[in-house]
Amino acid sequence: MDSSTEEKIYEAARKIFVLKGMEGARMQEIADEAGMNKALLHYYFRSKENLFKAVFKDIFSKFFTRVKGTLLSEITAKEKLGIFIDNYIDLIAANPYVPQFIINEINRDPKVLKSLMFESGIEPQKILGMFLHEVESANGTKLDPRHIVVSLLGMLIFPFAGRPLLQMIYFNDDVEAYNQFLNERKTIVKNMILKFIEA
Amino acid sequence: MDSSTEEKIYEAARKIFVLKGMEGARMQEIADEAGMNKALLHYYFRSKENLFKAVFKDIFSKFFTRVKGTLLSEITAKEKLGIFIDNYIDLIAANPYVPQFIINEINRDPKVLKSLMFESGIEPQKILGMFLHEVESANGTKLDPRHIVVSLLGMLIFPFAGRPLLQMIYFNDDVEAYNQFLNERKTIVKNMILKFIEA
DNA sequence: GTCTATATGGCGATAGAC
DNA sequence: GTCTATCGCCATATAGAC
Repeated sequence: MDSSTEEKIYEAARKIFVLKGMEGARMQEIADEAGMNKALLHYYFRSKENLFKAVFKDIFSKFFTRVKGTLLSEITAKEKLGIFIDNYIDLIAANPYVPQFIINEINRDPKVLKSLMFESGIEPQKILGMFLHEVESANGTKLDPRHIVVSLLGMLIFPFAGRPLLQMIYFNDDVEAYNQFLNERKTIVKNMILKFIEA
Repeated sequence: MDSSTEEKIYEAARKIFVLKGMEGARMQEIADEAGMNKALLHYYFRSKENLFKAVFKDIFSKFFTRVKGTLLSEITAKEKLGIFIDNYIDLIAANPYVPQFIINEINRDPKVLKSLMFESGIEPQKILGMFLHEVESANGTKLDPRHIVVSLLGMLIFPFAGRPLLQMIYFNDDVEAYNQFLNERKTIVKNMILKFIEA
């Protein structure tokens, strides 16, 4: 609470932008959330676009680095996959709207992606490198590990992104029941991935 | 092309709304797409909100009914699961932005969900009914089939929703390679689900 | 640095001629 | 039914007092 004005703006902007996206967010709403006048937002950040980019870049690189870091070191070691799943599902649970926010913005304005990757110190080529070693599947055929990663992320993110619909039709809008469902997924997803890789 | 003015508006609105969402879409842009003046949009549909709801209700019920119909009759028969996956991945491929569009709107305004479910003739209770029969998992413990459905949808939708990012970091922005990757997923997802249910 | 007041532009919506 | 012109509002952005 004794943080600087700029930090207050940043935190408020992060909250509003993640909830409503670039289009849906209002500068007035961010100013209210930060407890100040909206003129100040323009004093510290020149424009809405600027403020948004500052926030987005930060969120993107934080989440992305976490995925990259864990996967880079652990994806080949099957026994460590479970640790990643536990960590990442907790990370999403603590920031439930972030993955969808990122997905929306990379679709809304894909041009920012390349610069963002670069500025974040993330090098696509190095990440691609971890897929040079292919995974042996059950019947002996080669298995593209990218399918594993995409399946994994899809299984983790979708229950959060589709929550309003899923919670309503499958859980009669019982919030607690859905939370328990989310917690169960750690084990479920773990088993699904491992069973597919191992057997 | 010889369709009525109202149909032209509807088709243009569908295209723009799906691409940009309710907030991002502009009435002017829809009018341009339909090849007419924006005053006509208000003549046929009273407001942007009206036009959007007409489009959204239609898209939602179409996609949802397709999921419901197929799952209701086929999820218990494991050997038919593959048919569903093939059909649904083709459906998404033909409408790649629709799932994310639906997810965005149910999160933006969850209130419309209940009325939409009702007006579409979809009854949540009946859908819940198909989960009364639980699935036996490998080690003999009971397995909540809702996890299967959520995993399945997540694995199918995520590669489309996250395409800009995934295509860039994993495929060096090679569009054709990514299309092939999407096609491979039919088999991959099929195997993942079946292996998890059967074994 | 922080505020109030205002400029500026864009968008949804409407009026009214044809 | 379809168009042009315009209203009224709201959001971003700025000017200027303190």
